[in-house]
Amino acid sequence: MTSDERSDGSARPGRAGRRSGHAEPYTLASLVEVAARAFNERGYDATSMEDLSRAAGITKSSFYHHVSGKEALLRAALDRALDGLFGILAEPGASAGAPVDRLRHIVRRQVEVLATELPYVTLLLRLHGNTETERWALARRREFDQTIARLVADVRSDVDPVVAARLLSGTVNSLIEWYRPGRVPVAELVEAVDRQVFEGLLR
Amino acid sequence: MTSDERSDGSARPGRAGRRSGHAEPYTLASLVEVAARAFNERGYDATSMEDLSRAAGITKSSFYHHVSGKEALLRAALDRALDGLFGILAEPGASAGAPVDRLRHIVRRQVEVLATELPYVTLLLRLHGNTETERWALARRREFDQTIARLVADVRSDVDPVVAARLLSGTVNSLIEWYRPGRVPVAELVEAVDRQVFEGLLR
DNA sequence: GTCTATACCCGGATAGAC
DNA sequence: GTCTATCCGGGTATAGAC
Repeated sequence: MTSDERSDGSARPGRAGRRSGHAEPYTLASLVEVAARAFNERGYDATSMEDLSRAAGITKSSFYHHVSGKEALLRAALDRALDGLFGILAEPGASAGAPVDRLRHIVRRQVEVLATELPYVTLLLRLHGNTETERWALARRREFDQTIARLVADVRSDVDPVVAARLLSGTVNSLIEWYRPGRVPVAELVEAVDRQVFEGLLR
Repeated sequence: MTSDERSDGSARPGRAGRRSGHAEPYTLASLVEVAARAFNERGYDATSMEDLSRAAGITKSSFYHHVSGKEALLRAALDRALDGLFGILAEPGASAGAPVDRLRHIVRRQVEVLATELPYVTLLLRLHGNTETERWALARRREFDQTIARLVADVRSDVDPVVAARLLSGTVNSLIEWYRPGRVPVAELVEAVDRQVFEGLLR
């Protein structure tokens, strides 16, 4: 309900919408962005294709001209989230040096990716596994988590490393529940998570 | 799909189902339990009344004889979750002593409540705010979180207390993503969270 | 209290004109 | 590339017999 609410049939179609200047057509990425935001607001199942098309500024049928279906949008969004996360593991800092340092690097970068790819990662973290697409994404996510879990086991062995790793991932991932871009700078967020995770609430 | 799958019309109705011995009728609480579990598995919107009634071992119509509707089930489940959480704040340990100790008490008890009321709290933490019921529950949840946030501000003032409180709640709440009763004893869970939260990953 | 049958609506997706 | 109109399945919920 941001801009063009059509109270009656007067609002003209076609060139309408939020596009800036250049006659930019609807790209897949732009529609995925719209969809991801809507999915996060109301939940995937509670979001109808009608909702999405209206958010994009066109009718449901026109929307289908650009996108094959609802699940395709979800898949594209999840792809983007997973690419961001696995990209971290491919960085030098994730495989070089002592386990603590590698873990620290990953955690800090993970916070950054969560912040920059917020809507996509949020979607990933709220999956239920109802469709094949969702189960595939969940499996990849588990892969990522297990990489971190192995590192945690190397860092601290006095507590159950499985539990410790879960709590670590939980802390980082919980960002999606409240972080919104703009209010807190990402750099500050990274520092806060780093300190809380590695030092705790007490000094 | 646990027990009585009716391949055809043969499976008899009535006394069928999972009830143990005594002719226990369907209580609201028992149906809410069934519903909460199903909601968490597939998501609230993706769970149909047909799903719920089948999980309860009766038909959809019979199910409606006991429950006024889907949202009533959600409301009852959320009530139970919120009762558990606010019960903590009413305990002596939550208001007596130094801020650190009160915070520690609340966190430890919160872990216990999350573990024992897992399906209900999980539901609460995954709300989207689509209905009036959901928005009401979310408001109460924010109340709870703010009480904790105030305590955190009294404990550690060098980091942004708002961010620190969010991370603390996030860590505790993230339990719902992986904890399942039986595997890890609750007492052990409490210790793990306590150490991770207050001491961090490094000593 | 349980069932079968059904009303009613809304969601995803398609047809086909412009 | 957009629209109107429509199909169809499945969802919540109800009616009413047993």
